[in-house]
Amino acid sequence: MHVKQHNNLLAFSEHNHHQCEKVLLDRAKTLCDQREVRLTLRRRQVLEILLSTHQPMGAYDVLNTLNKTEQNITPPIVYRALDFLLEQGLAHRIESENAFVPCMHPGHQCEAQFLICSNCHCVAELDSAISPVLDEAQKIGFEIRHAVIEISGLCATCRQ
Amino acid sequence: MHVKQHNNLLAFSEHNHHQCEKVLLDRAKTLCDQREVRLTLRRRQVLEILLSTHQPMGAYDVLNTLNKTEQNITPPIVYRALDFLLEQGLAHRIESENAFVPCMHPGHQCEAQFLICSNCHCVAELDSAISPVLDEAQKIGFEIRHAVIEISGLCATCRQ
DNA sequence: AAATGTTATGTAATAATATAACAATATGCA
DNA sequence: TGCATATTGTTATATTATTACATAACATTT
Repeated sequence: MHVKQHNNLLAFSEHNHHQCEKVLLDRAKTLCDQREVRLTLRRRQVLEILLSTHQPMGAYDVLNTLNKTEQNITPPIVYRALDFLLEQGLAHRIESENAFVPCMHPGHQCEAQFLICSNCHCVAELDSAISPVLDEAQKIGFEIRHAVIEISGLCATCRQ
Repeated sequence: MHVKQHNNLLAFSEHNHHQCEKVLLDRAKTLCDQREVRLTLRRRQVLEILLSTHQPMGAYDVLNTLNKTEQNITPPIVYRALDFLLEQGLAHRIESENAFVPCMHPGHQCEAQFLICSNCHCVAELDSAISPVLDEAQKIGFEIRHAVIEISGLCATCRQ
């Protein structure tokens, strides 16, 4: 399995998840080193929690999970770690769920789009981007800063 | 001005807003009659408040506005009216803002996409739909139920 | 190592958004 | 009218997120 080459649909496929987590955590470390930002204990813990599943987690899910091994984890601690991960492109916020997923290809520039299965609640991250909507925007002189593209429905497995 | 023909970019254009509101409120009445659902006082009041601007309004913005003329309007009252409007396609929820806008072409089937100006906070509703993301979804057997497409940036006016 | 500035975390309180549960009222219709 | 259903009113609370300020960790200079 070549996790680095295309992990777009990983969430909907059988895969070695332990390796999936490991590769992305290592990649996060490398990127933070390169950028001279610190992947501190708390930030790494939150990233690890996000990486543990392909289902989006709410901030309070993360908080409760973290509180199983740590003490007195409060909302600001979690939200600050999440903000860091979002800034560094190591995680994404799923607006339509008020929840967070780890980025499946950190370091890539283009913005992500998400396919969200309503049944298994897994989220696949695409990076193909570019749609007629964006063309339309350009045509009318709208300068795009950020695109939220979240498609929900049923993944191939759950349709069966 | 032909509100009915293309009000996609109305939000970013000078227009007779009084007429814009009136046309859409009348259209809502007609649609509700056709569908044999009731556009009650509360529902109409909430729709009117949404129609008063092209900026998305939070539920509590609506609540505070409504409480200026009414008494004891509470969150459930507002959320229920909003739910009704969403169900009937008379309003949309902007997920990335936890806020609501009136639908600019109610009765049309296809899902909307939004251009949100970060400066003037106006929202334009496109209905052109269909993007490579949707194609991609289909290709991998993902059955689309709902698409959240919210593009934020600067509208032509605010870029200047 | 001490002093300093900066970054990150801890802590308490609260704001903002949304829903649950049940009571009362209004509406449509037999 | 009386019944069933839909809608609204009311109270309480759940969920998500932020503010404000205190403390601690880290990095650099001395």
